[in-house]
Amino acid sequence: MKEGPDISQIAALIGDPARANILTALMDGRALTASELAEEAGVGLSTASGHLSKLTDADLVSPRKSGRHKYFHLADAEVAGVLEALMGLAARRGATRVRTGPKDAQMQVARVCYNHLAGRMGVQMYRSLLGRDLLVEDNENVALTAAGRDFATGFGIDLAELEKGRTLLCRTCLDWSERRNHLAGSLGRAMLTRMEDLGWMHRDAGSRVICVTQKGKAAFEDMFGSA
Amino acid sequence: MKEGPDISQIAALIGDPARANILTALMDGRALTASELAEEAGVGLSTASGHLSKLTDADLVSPRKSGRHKYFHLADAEVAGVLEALMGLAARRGATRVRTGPKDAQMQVARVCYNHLAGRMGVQMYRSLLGRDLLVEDNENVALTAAGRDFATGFGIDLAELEKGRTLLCRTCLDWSERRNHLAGSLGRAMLTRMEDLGWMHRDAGSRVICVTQKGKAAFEDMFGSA
DNA sequence: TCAATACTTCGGTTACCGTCGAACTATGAA
DNA sequence: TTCATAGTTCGACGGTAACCGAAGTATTGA
Repeated sequence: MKEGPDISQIAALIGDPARANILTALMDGRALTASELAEEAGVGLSTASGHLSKLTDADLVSPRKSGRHKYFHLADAEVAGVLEALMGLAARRGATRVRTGPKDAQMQVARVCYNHLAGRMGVQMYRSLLGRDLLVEDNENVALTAAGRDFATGFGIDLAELEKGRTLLCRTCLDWSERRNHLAGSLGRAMLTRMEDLGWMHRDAGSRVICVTQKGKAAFEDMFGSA
Repeated sequence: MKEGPDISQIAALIGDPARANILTALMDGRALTASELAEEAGVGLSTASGHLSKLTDADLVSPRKSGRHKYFHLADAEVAGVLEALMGLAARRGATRVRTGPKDAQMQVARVCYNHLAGRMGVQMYRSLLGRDLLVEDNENVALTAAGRDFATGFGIDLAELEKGRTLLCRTCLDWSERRNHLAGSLGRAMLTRMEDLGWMHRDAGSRVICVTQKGKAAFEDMFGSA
């Protein structure tokens, strides 16, 4: 009767409010401990522990032990992608969070998606790279051109190092607020890290908001501005 | 505490097995009656009715009354996209359906995704169109080139008519089995319809499988073959 | 070795929600 | 008008799973 993989198990997993909170909290790409996630989800430690083992069993998150702490992070970028897609649906249905604070506006401008830059600035960067032929889209894959490799290296990114890793260098990720692609993959991650190192921006602790400094704003506009 | 739209409501909606079955059944793009969906989901009519009103409230499906029947279909292509994305996750986790019949293999070759061609052949067509510069990807958007418009017209598709509609002409959709893009949007739909009209293929009633005729296999390979 | 912290497991409670059948409404056919 | 079919609403039942606290395990630090 049924065709294709079974959606309901995974959807049900995401469907519990506490677990959804946990997953959302991990969307910033950081690894958090069980206690922190319990706090984030608003449940007791024992409850969170149970949720986390279910999420781990389903391969939505991965644990990493470090001393007496246990850190959890999203299993991979695909999981993050599905979560963003669900946010897209939820946002359009007007099921936005009750509390719409000042952070919501900032989230639209620049936020961290798993581990890369998302929001208006993320999309702007991506479009700029494409427009200047530093990046090309071939099918759903994106890749750096020769000029793009020079650019990245000049920006202070060690491509050879990145390419050693298992994760794809370039990947696209659909932005739930902008409804356009932005750059993911290990390069996306490295770009964000580099911009943080340069003092252009820094992550807001405890949220996914990225705060852009005055200096960063100018430098970013200078490098990726449409003008 | 929480950032972004609330995922859990929508995920919980998809997370119930009966509702997931309903949504999966609607992935072929057809509109089905409440009774048919009840049958498909394996629940009583009253139960299905309850589910359907919840899905309608959440704008995941849309009802259409016709006489004393009430037909339901997926609200839009974005919903279908999220469902496919979830299938992608589920497939990778090995949560494939218990029963793996002969249809599963056929589904990998050619199936209907909402209303367009998906599976190996869908991806092949998409890549072929891109490779011959009939289609270009610009950011996440895809568009027909001038040559592409000629091609589509020559293939018997009335582009002017399609562009009158509200739905985007070209759209990409991520294929859960191939993990590559294929063509969605109103053109994707029209292409499939046209190929059915030409007798190349036809939908298998009661599943998402697309059966390709001998003639169709040759003609498709002739037109979109990589050789 | 003892104490403290981080997490897991267990047991018991509670609440929600999916389920069905039966009664009700609406549309169409005879 | 009467009957039949399609769908909705309601009430009752039952099972699942989320939740907490307490006890148990593991790791670190003194």
